[in-house]
Amino acid sequence: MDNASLARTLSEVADMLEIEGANPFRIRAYRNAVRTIETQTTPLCKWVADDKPLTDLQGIGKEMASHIAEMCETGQLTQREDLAERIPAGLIDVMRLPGVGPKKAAKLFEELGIGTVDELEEAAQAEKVRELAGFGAKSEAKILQGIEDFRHHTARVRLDHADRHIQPLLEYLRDGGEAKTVEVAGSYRRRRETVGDVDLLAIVENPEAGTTLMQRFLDYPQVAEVQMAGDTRGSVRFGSGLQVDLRILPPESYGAALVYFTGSKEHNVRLRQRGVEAGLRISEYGVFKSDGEEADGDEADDPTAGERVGGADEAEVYAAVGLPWILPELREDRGEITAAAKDELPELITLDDLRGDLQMHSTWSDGKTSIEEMLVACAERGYEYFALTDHSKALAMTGGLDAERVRQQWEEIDEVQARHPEIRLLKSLEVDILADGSLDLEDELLEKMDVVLVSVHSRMSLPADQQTERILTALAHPEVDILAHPTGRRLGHRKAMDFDVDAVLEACAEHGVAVELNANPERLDLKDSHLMRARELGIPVVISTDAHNPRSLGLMRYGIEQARRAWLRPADVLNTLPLDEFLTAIGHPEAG
DNA sequence: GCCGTTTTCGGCCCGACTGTTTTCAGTCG
Repeated sequence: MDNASLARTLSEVADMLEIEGANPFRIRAYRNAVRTIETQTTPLCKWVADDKPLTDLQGIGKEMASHIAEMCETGQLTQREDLAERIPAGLIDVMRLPGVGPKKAAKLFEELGIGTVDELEEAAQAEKVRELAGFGAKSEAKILQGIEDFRHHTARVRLDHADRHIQPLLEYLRDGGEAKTVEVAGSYRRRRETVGDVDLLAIVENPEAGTTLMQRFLDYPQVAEVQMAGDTRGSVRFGSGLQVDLRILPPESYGAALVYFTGSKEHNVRLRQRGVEAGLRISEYGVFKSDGEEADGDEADDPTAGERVGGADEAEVYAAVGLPWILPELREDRGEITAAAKDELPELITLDDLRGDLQMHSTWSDGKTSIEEMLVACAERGYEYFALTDHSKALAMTGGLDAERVRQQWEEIDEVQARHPEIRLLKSLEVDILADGSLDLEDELLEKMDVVLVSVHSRMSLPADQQTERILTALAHPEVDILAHPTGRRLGHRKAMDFDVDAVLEACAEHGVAVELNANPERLDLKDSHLMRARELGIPVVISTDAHNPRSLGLMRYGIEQARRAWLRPADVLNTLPLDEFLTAIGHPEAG
């Protein structure tokens, strides 16, 4: 059983316990365990097989360890099966509907026998739901709307698409002049690969300006639906489906609010726990001394009660709990708070560290521009070198190159290179890994390449064991330097191929093959958590755009962002090296 | 259910908004 399945099963147990009204802290313990499991890069069933104690992990105690062991050994969990006899699995989907939580789901089940979303829809249409205590006509309508959305299941938005919506909105809000500052927080600021909703944060000097700003927000032409509108918090949906939330706060809360709304939720929880240990209460309003004695009456309701010790900027909030400021990209509760406490936060890679781009295409295969145009564009970006990696012949529809055309292309490369000494053009190819793991080009030519990229473009739905075997075979080929877009995923279009990522990464380490981080925002492959595993294994990473035209060379920043999320430093990335060191690192030192 | 340089028991993060409530529970992030 893989970690994702372990996490899913325990998450279902947590959901069902919640519907049963179990102890909330017990439920939280399950959810904490799920998070821990999800962030592990090695399969926990391997730990079980190796007798490595699972209780070493944060949030895994005796009980969770035995649950995990049971799942690894039997493929199921008795506790889950027991719960499933009492609680229909469909009720978990019901609980996911907006406005419906565990309590209401339980009520729907007990009073109306509703166990699935379909049954709920029927009952709501028959106006039976509004008759229950705690429900009304409005909540009934909201449920029906929620079911419709659930069916269309509004997906997360790619980061580059979110960029296109957010920049004009920011300008619009800033132009009004009511706000001192308007910033984007949330997963967008942390640069997660996709964004579920956009969290905007505005600072105003007085409540009147806040009211005007909120109205301005609700009036934005893209707004299709207002979901919530209070004095300090509004929530809307754009026609495109993108959900946008706006929070309005006073200046003294700026830093605390930015921390709070940037998240991640797990990072914040960890931060507030640290606050509690230091006798502090951290909220979006600031950092306050907690009085110790029980506040009563009005004081208990005032979020700004107690002595304010910080919150005007982010550094103050972190300083209050004895930490240096932490970069947004790292705020995922993946050890950044511990590292910050020890002053061991990494110096992350930046765009300026890169000296080359190692995957791009020209009109020789499916690119849109000539070799020379790509060269000029790369030189303009200040690169010292780049690799031209047109497709090999197996990708016939892209005009992939066979041995004969490779030789012809080399002639053109030599001519172009002779005219442009300002940048080094590396001879390369994105060679297809065929279904049996062999490579789509003769060894004689592979040996003469400066860099050999390999990747899978066909038979992507092979069974996991065959897919793994196929990639392992290719990696064992002595001429292979880089495994490009290793999982083959395309966000919103195609899931990652099913194979043993960990085994492939270990093989990369063994054979000295680098893994690519494909910077195209549709791919971002490898993803951050896998890159963290690569870093642990000491596997070098290359970050490349896979550009098919000069403009796409600019997508590199999306790759850098994900690399930063994976804690990569310049030393972890091969294309930060000067040309000679780069060629030596991939085992192709230049003569002389 | 997990956890502990104050604790092996008694804690466990914080606040806003909505709908259905006459004072608040449930949900959400």
